[in-house]
Amino acid sequence: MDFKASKSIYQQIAESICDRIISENLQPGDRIESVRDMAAKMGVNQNTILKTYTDLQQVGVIENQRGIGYFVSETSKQIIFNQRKKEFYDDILPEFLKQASLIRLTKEDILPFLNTLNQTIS
Amino acid sequence: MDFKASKSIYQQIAESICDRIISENLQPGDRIESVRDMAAKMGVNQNTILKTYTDLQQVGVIENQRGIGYFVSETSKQIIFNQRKKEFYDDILPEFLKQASLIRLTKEDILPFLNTLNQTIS
Amino acid sequence: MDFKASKSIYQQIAESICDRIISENLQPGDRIESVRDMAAKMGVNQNTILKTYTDLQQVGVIENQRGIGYFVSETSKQIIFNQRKKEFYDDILPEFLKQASLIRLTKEDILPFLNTLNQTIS
Amino acid sequence: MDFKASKSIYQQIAESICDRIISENLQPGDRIESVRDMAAKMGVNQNTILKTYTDLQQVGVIENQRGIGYFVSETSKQIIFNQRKKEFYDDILPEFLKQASLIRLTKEDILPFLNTLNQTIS
DNA sequence: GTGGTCTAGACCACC
DNA sequence: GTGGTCTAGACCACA
Repeated sequence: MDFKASKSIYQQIAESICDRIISENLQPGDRIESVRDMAAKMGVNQNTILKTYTDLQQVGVIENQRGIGYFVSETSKQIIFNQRKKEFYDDILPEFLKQASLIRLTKEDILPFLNTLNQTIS
Repeated sequence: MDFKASKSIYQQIAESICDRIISENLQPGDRIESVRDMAAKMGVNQNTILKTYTDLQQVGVIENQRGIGYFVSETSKQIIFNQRKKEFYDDILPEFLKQASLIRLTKEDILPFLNTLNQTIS
Repeated sequence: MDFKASKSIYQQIAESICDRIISENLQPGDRIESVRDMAAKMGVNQNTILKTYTDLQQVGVIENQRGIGYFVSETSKQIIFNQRKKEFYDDILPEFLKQASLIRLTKEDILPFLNTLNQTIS
Repeated sequence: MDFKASKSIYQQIAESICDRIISENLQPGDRIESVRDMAAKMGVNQNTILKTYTDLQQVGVIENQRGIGYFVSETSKQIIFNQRKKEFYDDILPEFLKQASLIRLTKEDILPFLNTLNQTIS
């Protein structure tokens, strides 16, 4: 994982964790890497990871068991789903349509790209 | 215009100016609002507008005639078009597809939204 | 302000800010000290203050205007009031009664202490 | 027993044991659960219970007979009583009054709650 | 071992 | 000037 400039590191890591949960590579109840381990794995400072984890905890995606570690919450998938859906319909889709329109794209221009969506997810 | 947290103010203003140019509400040769006027209109600091204008000037979208003001350049439309296209295919479209896929949307879910694209633009 | 061991510094500072708001020494719309100034004033690190401020922002007590500073939100008083009330009736009062009961205190033992409550607040 | 975030687990368990002693459900001379049993009963690590017991032993509330177990000391009730009284007048009562004052409660608001104190304790 | 707090200091984008 | 990110490292309480 290499960090592009656009988003802060701790946000990118949070997003990648959410991606793992929503794509079911990480299940509710699973323990996630300890702060130290994740920091080493990602090559960043422990504080950066801690920021990621406390942020995710605050929205209810992960939970902390004192002295043991962070665990994926039971409600995590639903929380992420709702948040992503809202973001998609409120921000991403409108922006997508606006930009497509401004560069004069038609429905037919876009259609081919949508075919990737109907593939079954491994 | 109210400013979202995601993008910086000067960028949002720059984008809105580009939008006006690309949708032909602002023509090459037109003079744009003075720094002072724009700042008042937007309710922001003049330095912020100055940053917007110098950025737009640097990419060749507007030109400065000293003591007179800023003017939309002849090449502005083409410049914006190219930049927007690149941005669309490099960033917006891939992100759009990724997010749509993660929330399990299918081609059929998206299709209805694309109909707005084929309407003639006012 | 000297920091006792029981609560973390950033929480104590957050609490003191909330106290100032709820006792109306700090009004909605007021700008609070900059991160640097508050850090200097309190004799702590800037990061500690930043933690305080972002926490308060997250619950909606203060708001951030980019590049300018943090401001007391319009809803701050109500938010703090609700939170304090909940805390009082859910935690403080029951604990108070439980402990008073365990050390065999009667209504008459407590009564005198309550007289301080009916004084007008300056 | 479920553990709130505010206090550490070993402290909460210690407190619950003291509660049992002070309310005379546990008498001087009684043997308390073994570390192993208590850990199982509470669903926590044995080290946590050990910490609880050694702490209680240090203040003289329980005593250890090597190879046999932990026993409630003769002086336990008095020790707990004194400590609780100090805590009540130094911490709980002042905090109680401060918070009650900040949310604008009057003597009359509090009075009804005090009636529970004069009931004979079972 | 676990998370959490705090410091000191650097560096950044933004207003 | 403002906030915000990140690092390196120390130290702590807790399980």
